[in-house]
Amino acid sequence: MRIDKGLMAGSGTMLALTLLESGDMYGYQMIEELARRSNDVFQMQEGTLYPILHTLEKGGYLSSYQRQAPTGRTRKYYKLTRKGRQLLADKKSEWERFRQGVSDVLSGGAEALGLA
Amino acid sequence: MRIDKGLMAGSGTMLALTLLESGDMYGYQMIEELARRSNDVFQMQEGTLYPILHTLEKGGYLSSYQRQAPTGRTRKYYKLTRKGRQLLADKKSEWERFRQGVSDVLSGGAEALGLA
DNA sequence: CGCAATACCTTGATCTTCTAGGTATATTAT
DNA sequence: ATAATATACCTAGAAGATCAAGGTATTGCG
Repeated sequence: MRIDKGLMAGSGTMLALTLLESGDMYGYQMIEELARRSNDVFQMQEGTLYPILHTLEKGGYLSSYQRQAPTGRTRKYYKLTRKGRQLLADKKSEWERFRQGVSDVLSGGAEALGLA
Repeated sequence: MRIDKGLMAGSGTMLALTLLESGDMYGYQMIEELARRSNDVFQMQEGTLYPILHTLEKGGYLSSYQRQAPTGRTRKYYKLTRKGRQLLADKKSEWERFRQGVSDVLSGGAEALGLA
């Protein structure tokens, strides 16, 4: 990642799930798509993504299937399950709480906004 | 933390430095202040904060001094150094890039906003 | 043929947080 | 007075996530 490793910790799963929200994808594609959508802020490593995908599949949050690419190479596509969509919703909700919390602290606290 | 440990990873240092931006504080106070400003979203553990403070001081980002509280207890106050202010600026900048990146990915990519 | 890109994977190091302790003083309740 | 709680500092080891660096195999290109 170009972004500090620490900051990335914890959002990898949410980002992977988010990508699959817009359609089935294979791992290699997800890394490229993540870079594209984030304007190259996120350059996830394969060593980060593949273990995430395996863990999610084991947990029943994703299913997978093989598909032959026009080029002949075999690709392993991942698909969100219903359970995966729920997990994504939870992760997004937690992200928003976190983001708001950081925002509040950076601005000096919620009361600085007249909320207290 | 109430927030997932993973999400917190990497922002602890920024949050600690941010608190000291508004004045010298001692560790125990920083934990309470962080909870207050974030509406209890951040409940940093002592085992998280103290090592952060020690590392920052060793690196020259903070200085410290002892002060007697009216109650009689001794408190160890931390103060931002110039180097610490610079680190904070860098951390904030990186946070903003990260936050924007996540926002872009969640919304389907920058081009979804008409930026591409 | 050799090299880069595609496409998958794993192991071990590193970093950060948390858990769960420990020490000591001051305040409050019994 | 004594016990319990709050204040205030600290550390060691476990757990979780990412990354670096490797490996395998196929395809396309010069």
